[in-house]
Amino acid sequence: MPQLSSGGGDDLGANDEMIAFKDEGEQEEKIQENAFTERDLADLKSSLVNESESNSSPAAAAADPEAIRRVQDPQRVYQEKLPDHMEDGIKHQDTGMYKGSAYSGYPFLMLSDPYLPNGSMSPLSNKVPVVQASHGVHPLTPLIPYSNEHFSHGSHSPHLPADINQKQGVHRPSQTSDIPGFYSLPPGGVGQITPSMGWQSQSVYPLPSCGFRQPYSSALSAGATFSRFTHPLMLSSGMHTTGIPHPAIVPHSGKQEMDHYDRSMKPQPEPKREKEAKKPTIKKPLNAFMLYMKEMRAKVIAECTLKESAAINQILGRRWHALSREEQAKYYELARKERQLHMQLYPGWSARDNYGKKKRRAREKQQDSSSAIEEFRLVHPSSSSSSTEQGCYQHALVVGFSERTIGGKRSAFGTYKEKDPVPAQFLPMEVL
DNA sequence: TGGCCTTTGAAGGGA
DNA sequence: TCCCTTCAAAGGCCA
Repeated sequence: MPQLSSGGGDDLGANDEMIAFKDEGEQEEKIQENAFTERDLADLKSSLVNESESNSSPAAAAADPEAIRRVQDPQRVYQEKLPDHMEDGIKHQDTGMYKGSAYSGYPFLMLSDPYLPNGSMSPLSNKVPVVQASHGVHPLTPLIPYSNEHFSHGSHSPHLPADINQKQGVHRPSQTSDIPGFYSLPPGGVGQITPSMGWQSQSVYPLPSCGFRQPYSSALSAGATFSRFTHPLMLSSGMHTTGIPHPAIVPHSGKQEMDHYDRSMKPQPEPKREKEAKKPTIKKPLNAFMLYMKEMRAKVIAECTLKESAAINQILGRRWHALSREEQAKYYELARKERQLHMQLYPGWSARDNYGKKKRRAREKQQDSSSAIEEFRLVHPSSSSSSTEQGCYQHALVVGFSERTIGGKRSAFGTYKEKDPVPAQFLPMEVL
């Protein structure tokens, strides 16, 4: 996958070059079948970015006064219905560093899809209402393609049998009445929220098609400076500064290491237990593939009667490569929006904040990897250092690990057991 | 109970 | 700039 912007930009696609099971000839077939070249995809992504910039202009907004009205109405209703304590919270944000709600990022991102010229809606955004107020869904939902039709684009997905998309009974856990966010909401998240405060709440989020919009706050532009999570509200039980919970904020579950939050939180004289309960974790925004997995996992489970995520992810990984570039671009676009939204909601957040919990495990694996290479060296004494690693690489390929798994983060060749390949019947036709 | 497995992509840091 | 590491989701499995 070619890189689009070297300027640390907001590129749509992945940075890495696609490694797509060349041993199976899949990639070659894809290249032949696809009219899109790598360059085409890069152009497509670039155009998406450019269109984003151009369509977020006031001129584009002026072109659709009706859209503006739709924007303002729900916002007004929202403010009218806002509970007093919520208003206080928001008023509080109007001063100082929290000038403007961090949620103003939503309106910016939820304008009718800015990635098509003339304010027209992209196939994606056309399929994905900005906010499905009538269903009371998460404000992030516009970015969440949980409904099949969001991506069916008028036709079946090429990676699924035709009947799959038509099945109504396919289990779609993320699309139920539960929070349909990209981020898993903890049990205490929405559940502890009064009905008017939940993501699903229509009263608090009277968000018709245009969604929860407010004028984009320049205070949230890239130049805005925020300290890290200095607002206690933002750190409380998945609540944002507005008091509105965000699925990216996950209370301490015991799995998460939250020490890094303590350093940025002002000391609060409150009981220790209560304090611990309020420790949140802000998760990373999901990338394109993660979004795709969320969308397709239930289908694969239903289709293949598999439950083990590792196997499912293997299938999804192959199907991901089998997707057309246009279809992948949809997910890249969603992921890009997701990252934008995340950046606006948590300006000071860094992925590094969540680092640490696997460090020790990684060190152990590295040791295993070193010993595995040494073991290979013993078996192949003539191997030089580089060829030794190459030999391990090839050996691991034979054993059954994918290139990425071997060449990437898990290189403990010698410690892996042979695994069963994904059954052929579970693979998409494109792969077969 | 917690970590592993498995996938791709994004981000951060070191060389 | 390149390379490596870590995390994001998911749920069965295993120690």
